[in-house]
Parts: sequence; C-alpha cells; structure tokens
Amino acid sequence: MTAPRELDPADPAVRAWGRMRALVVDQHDRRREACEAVGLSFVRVKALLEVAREPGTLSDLADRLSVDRPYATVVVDELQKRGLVRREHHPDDRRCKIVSATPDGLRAAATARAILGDPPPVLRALPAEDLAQLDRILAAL
Amino acid sequence: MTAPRELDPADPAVRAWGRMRALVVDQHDRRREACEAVGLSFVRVKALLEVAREPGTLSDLADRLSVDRPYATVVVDELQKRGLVRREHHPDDRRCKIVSATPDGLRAAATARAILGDPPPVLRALPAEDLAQLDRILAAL
DNA sequence: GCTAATGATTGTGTCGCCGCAACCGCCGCG
DNA sequence: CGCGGCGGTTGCGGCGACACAATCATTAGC
Repeated sequence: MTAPRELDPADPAVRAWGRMRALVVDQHDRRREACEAVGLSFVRVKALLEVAREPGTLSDLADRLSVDRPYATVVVDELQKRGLVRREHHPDDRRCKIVSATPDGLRAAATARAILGDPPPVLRALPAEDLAQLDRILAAL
Repeated sequence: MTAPRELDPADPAVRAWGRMRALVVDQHDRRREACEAVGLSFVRVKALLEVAREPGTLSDLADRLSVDRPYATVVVDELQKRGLVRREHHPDDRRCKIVSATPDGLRAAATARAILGDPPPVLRALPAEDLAQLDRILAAL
C-alpha cells in the first residue's frame, strides 16, 4: 500500500530519533508505575494532570485528551468519585461545568508528574556539559 | 501514600527528559499511523518488528514483549494467519517452535519501522551541528 | 522407565479505551 | 416565545490487551 520509504541509518536525525524513542518508550516507560502510585488508569492520570495544569470545561478537556465528550464525562466521574476533581458551574453559562483539581487531586497529580518526569539514571549519569548541551538543543523545539 | 519527591525544574536532566518525553509521546506518537499502515494492532506490530529483527521461540518472544506465553501464541497466530510470520520446528527440541518473518512480514515490518522511526520535522530542522551533538550524546546511553 | 520441568496451545474472563446514539437542559436568535 | 444549537450526561457495545488455569507434547534428570 504505502510506499515504504526507507530510513537512512546514517542520518543523524534518524539516529537521534531512534535513540530518543528507545529511551522513552522502550527503556523508561513508567506509566504503569504512575498508574499504580495514584490508583488510576492511564487516561484518568492524563486527565488529572490536564485539569491540575489548568481547569476547564468538559468539552475543553475532551479536546485536550482527544476523546469525545461522553468519554470525558465518564473519566471525570471517576476522578470526582475519588475526590480528586470537582465540577463547578460556569458563572456565565449554566450549561458548562468547570472541572478543577481538589487539593487531593493536586497531590496525586504531583505524584504522577514526579514519577513520569523523573529522568532515567543513564540520563543523569551524563556529564554536566553534555546535559547542558542536550537541554539547550532540545529547548529549540 | 508515596512521598511525592518533587522534581527540580532547574535540573538539566529533568528538563531534557521532559522535552524528550513531550516530543516522543505527546507530539510525535505515530503508533496509530503505523498500525493502520500494516493493518495490525500495536502489540502485533511490536511482535512483528521483534521477530523481523531476530527470529526466536514463542517463549523468547513472550519475554521480549513482556507478555505471558499464551498471549504470545495468540499474537503469533494472528500474524501467521496474515502470512507475516511462520512457525518452524526447532531442529533439536521438538517442543519449541521458531517464529520468523516471511518476506511479506519483513516488508510490513519495514513499513512500520519507517513510520515509527521517521524523525519529526522539528528535529530535522535542527542545524547539522546540533544534530551531530545530539546523536553523539544520546549514543552514550 | 518414571517423574518433573519446559514449551506451546486453548479456553475463559477481566479491564481499560472509546465511539455512537439518544436524551436533557440551557443559551441565543429570530 | 419557539426553535436550533451547544454542553453535558447516560447507556450501549465493540475491540484490544492482557492474565490465568488447564491440557498436551516433549525433554531431561534420577
């Protein structure tokens, strides 16, 4: 079907990308861990992180999670049942509900973020100079 | 529950890791695309890539995919039904079956690899010097 | 040769992800 | 004030990713 355009293994972009992917998805995927730590499935963790970052309406959240509205409702239901988020009426539009994180929710989000954002040991083991270079280069994206 | 050890946003390792994750999982996750291109679910794509890389027994494959043996059987069944892999008897141990990719399977694997391994445009847009640095640093992992 | 371990398979069941159709309430517009 | 549109909710159902138990063949160790 699709023409399988081959990759050039000598291309530095291809090589760097491959290594990044290997590190992120193969060697250091801690999603399972994060889910267990907060006792939620991964979509709910993502939803929690999202509302912790910034509250918003259900539709808004659905968009940010790339799911449809009904599913967003279900996910938020679960989070609310656990006391991690609350629904508040939009002051100007009574149709909307604003979903925001409770203190417990913020704590749980921080836990998840700490696990997911914890760099792998191999990365920490890099010389400070390389790390700074890495940070600088990646910041340009 | 778990002590939420906070992350230091000034730590270059944390920052670099965050950027890498954002790029790999948030902005350029092409798994859906790869699955559609070869008409398989993602675990099967992973399995296919694995056997294409190197044939092995079912148990071996189960280990590499981090699933149990029964599930590996199911996955391989599907791939075999599509003519992408074949089972061969182990010459010395008749209990074992060696799973290897057919020519079709190798082609499908190449397609998936081409999609998954295709670096995002932002990465390609980096100056050659930075790209080389990136490649060099990441290679040290 | 009997037995225990090993490899593969089949069947069963659970859980998470997620779209879709239908419905209700509120808003805005003519 | 009636009506279409939008936001939210409920219910339904499918699909994928598994794990677990049980079974069968083979092999290996005593």
